[in-house]
Amino acid sequence: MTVTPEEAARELLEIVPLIMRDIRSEMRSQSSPDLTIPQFRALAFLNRNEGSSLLKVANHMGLTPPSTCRLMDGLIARGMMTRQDNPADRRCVRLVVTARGLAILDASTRGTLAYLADKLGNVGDDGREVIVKAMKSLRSVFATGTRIRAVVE
Amino acid sequence: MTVTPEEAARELLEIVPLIMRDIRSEMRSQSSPDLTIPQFRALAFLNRNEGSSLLKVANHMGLTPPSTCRLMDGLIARGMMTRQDNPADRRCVRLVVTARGLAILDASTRGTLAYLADKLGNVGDDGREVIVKAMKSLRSVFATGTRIRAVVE
DNA sequence: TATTGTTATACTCTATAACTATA
DNA sequence: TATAGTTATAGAGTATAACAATA
Repeated sequence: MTVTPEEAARELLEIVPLIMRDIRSEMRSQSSPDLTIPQFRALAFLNRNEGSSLLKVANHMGLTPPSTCRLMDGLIARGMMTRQDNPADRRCVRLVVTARGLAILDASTRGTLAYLADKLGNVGDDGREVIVKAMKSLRSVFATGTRIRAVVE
Repeated sequence: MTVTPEEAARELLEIVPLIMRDIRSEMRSQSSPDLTIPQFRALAFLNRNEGSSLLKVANHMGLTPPSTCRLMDGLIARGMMTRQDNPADRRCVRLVVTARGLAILDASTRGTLAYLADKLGNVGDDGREVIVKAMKSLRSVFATGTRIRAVVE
């Protein structure tokens, strides 16, 4: 079976928003109403990269600095993150996840993964194998984040 | 290779938002700045289902009726859609895509698909085959839309 | 009374433009 | 002057609650 890029694109454009909607709706309701997807992604990144600057986060997420700043505002207002001084370069902030933020991130991760895993239990082992392979291909194509302002990280 | 539902879930939760961000950013910038993703999806649905009621659209999109109403407001304000009376049941509206809406939908579809197809040209035929297979599996799991208010369609 | 849709209100996400502080 | 971050402003997406019109 030969698949043209156009066919694959069509599938992607139809299915990916569906999955996204489902994940969002799960995160919003029920088990883990604490985080939106951007908040979740920011927390996860900062948990892996403690003390990153605002631009690093913006960079990683493909957002503009003001958008990222607002996102941080929200997380900080709800006690999941702090801004700390960076003595080495006082223009930069060090963004650090709080214990509370980590706990919420953990709970949300667990809840969402359990939800998805439950659904993926229905596609069979073959289906999951294909899905994982596809995600690896897609990562190679979509992982190169948009670079805003700073090209170097 | 055996893949647990948890592993597949983890991949999905990492990659799908990446793709989504990319699609969104493409739609916002460059070639097709005319539609957001929800607007695009609503137009596409109504193009396939002319004269659907608000609840049918809400249903399909997994949105609440007020959210959908707002979405329609935006499309109507920009001349891409009209609300028409439904003589059969005057509580219902008939949502109809205008010629202008159709033209914009077409252009946006073409632009976004071309963008995605270009990216998917880099994964090779095997990669695309796996991707299409994965999307078919995922559709079967995520296609069952959330039913809000109306369970029957 | 039940159904369809809308308005009121309130968040979050996101952007561009203009600004401040530091280098 | 260049870089990091913020504030100002604006529009879209989304929800819940309350309401109007029709069945």
